Amino acid sequence: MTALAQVIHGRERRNLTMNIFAEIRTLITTTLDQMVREGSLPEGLNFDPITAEPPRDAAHGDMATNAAMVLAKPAGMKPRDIAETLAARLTDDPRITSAEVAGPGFLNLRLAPAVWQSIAKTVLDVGTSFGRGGLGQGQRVNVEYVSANPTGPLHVGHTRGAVFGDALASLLDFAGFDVTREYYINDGGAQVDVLARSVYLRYQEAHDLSVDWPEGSYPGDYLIEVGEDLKAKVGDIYLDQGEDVWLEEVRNFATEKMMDLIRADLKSLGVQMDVFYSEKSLYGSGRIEAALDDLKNKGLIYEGVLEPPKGKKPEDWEPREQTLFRSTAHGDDVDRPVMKSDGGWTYFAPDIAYHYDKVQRGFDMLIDVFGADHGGYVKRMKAAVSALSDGKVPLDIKLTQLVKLFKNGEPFKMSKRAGTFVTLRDVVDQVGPDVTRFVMLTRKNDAMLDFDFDKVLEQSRENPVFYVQYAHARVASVLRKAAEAGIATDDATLAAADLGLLSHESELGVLRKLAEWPRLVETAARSNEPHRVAFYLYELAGDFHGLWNKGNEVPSLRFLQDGDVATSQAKIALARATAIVIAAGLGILGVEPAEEMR
RNA sequence: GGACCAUUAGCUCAGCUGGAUAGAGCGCUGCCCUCCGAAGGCAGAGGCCAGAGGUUCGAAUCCUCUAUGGUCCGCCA
Repeated sequence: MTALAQVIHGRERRNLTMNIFAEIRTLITTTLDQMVREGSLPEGLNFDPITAEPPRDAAHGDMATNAAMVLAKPAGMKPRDIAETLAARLTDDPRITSAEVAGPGFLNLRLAPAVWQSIAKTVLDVGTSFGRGGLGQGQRVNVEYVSANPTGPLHVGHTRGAVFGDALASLLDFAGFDVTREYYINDGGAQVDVLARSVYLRYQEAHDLSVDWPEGSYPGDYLIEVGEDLKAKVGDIYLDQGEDVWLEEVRNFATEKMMDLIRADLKSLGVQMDVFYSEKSLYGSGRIEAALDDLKNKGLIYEGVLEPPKGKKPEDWEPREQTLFRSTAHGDDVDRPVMKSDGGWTYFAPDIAYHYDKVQRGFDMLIDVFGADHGGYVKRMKAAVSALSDGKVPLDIKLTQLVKLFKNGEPFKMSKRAGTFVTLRDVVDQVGPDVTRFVMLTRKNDAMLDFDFDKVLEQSRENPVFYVQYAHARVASVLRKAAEAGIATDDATLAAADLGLLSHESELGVLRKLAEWPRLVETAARSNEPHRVAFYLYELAGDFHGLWNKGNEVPSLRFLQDGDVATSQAKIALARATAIVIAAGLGILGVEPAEEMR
C-alpha cells in the first residue's frame, strides 16, 4: 500500500493539512532564526504572535505577515528595518515572487502562480482528506448534544442542537480529534414518572376506559401507541392496580419507547450517537456519591445557607441549610445545592457525577451543547468539571439559540395546545435532512435563526443550500460533458494535467480560496464553530460561479476547450478540486453533495 | 438586584481569536439576453461597527462603564 493510500484510508495520522499559510509562516520563522544567527536580530525573541494570513484586500498581495511589527519593540528596532531585511531573504525562496513593505510595517507577499496551481494537484491527490489533520493530534474529545428528555419526539429546538452538535463533532474529527458523540438520557428525574403516568392513562384508554388528564401530564398523541403496546405486552394485569405495582416497569417501558422514537428522529436527520448515557444508571451505583466524595476531599462540599436571590419575590424565600458545592471557588457566582431538603439529590448532583465519569474516561476535552435556556448552568458545570479534573480538562459549553419558524414570510407560532407543535420529523419530512442541516448552520450557534419552510427550498442565489449544491452539480455536469467529448477525467489523470495553464485571475482566485480550506478548518475547530464551514462553502461556491459566469463572455475561461485536451483537463482539474473541497465541507455538515439540480 | 448572550449598510447576517480603505445576500440605481452555459450577469450608491472611556505601533475584535433587546436566576427538570 502506498503512503498516499494509507493516508486516504486513515491508517496513518499524518498531517494532511497542506496549509500553505502555515508553510509560509514556517518559512518566515526559519528565516528569522537565520537572521538571529547572523546577528541582524537579537536573541530570545518570541515568534508566537507572528502570523501569515490572507490580507483582507487582495490588492495587497496573496499573504501578509505582521512579523516586523510584532518584533520591532522587543528587538528595539524599527519595523521597517526588520521588514526590509526579511523581505530580501524571503524572495530567495522560489515560492515567493515579491515581498513589499507596506503601511506601518506589514510585509505583503506575492506567491508564484505555481504555488496556487499545485493546490489543485494536492486536492486531487488526497481527495476529501485535503485539510484533514493537524490540530487535534488524536486528542480525545467528548461532544454531548441533544440530550433531550425522553418524554416525547424531538422538536425544532432540539433539531438545531442536533445539527450543530453533530457538525461540530464531524468538524473536530476532520481536524484530527478522536471524537465521541454522546447523548445524556435524563431518565432519572420526576419527568419520567410523569411520562409513566401518562402512558398508564393511555394504557387504560387502550382498554376502553375513559380517563381524566391531570395538569402537567403529557397528553400527546404519540403516547397512544405506547399505551397500546403496553397493553399488548402485559394485558390487563396493571388495571385497577396502584402505582407501587406498575410505576417502575411502565417507566422503563415508556422510556425505552421514547428513546426508540428519539433514535429514529435522529436517524432521519442522519445523526448517529456513539454513546447513550443513562442518568438512571448513576443512581444506586455509588457514582454520585463517589463524585461528591471527590469534591468533598477537595474541601468543596459544605453545609450552608444561601443568600436569597435579589429582585425575585422574597416572600417565597425561606433560609434553609443545604448541602452545597463551593462552585464559587471555580468561577461560579454563587455556591450550588447538590441535595434537596427532602434528602434527595438535586438535578445538579447526577450532572456532576456524569461529568466526573467523562473526566475519568480520559477525555482531553469536553464539549456540551445546550439550548440557550440552559445558559444559567454554564458556570456551575464548568466549575464542576474544573474541580473534578483539577483544571486539567477544559469544558466548552455551546448554547444554541431559538429557531423562529416562518412559512412564506409569515411567522409560524408553535403551540403544543393548538396542535401546531413542530417536531424534528415535521421539518425533515417537509424539506429533507440536507436542507435542514445546512440551514441550521447558516447562523452562528448563539444567534437566533429564522427558518422559513418555503424559502429554504427556493432555488435562488440567496439560498445558500442551493447555491453550494449548484456549484457541485455544475462540476458534475462538466465531467459528464467531458466524458461525452472523450476526455479522461479521473482524478489521477487530472492531477497530472499541466496546471500551469490556469493563469487567469479568476482561476487563481478559486485556487486561492481552495488553499484557505485547511486554515479554515483549523480556526473553525479551534473555536468550535461549524457555521464557518457553511459560510466558507458559500464563498467558495460564489467564486466558482463567478468563474463559470465569466465563461459566458470569455470563451477561453470555459472548462471545456474544443480540441484542446490539455487545457480542458487543467480547467477540469480546477473544477474537480473545487467539487472535492465542497464535498468535504458538506461532509462535515452532514449534507450530501448533489450531482444534478432538479 | 445579578449572571450570560446579543447590538455591524434600509433589511437579514458574516467578519478568519488584535491588522491596512469593515464584507456578503436581499432591497435600491444603472447597464447587459437572436445562438452555443441567463433557474441570470456586471457595475454603483449605501457605515461614527449602539455610546463613552481605557489597553498599544494598531481595536468591530481585549478591559471598564452606560443604553437597548433576549435568556436565565434556591429544593422544578
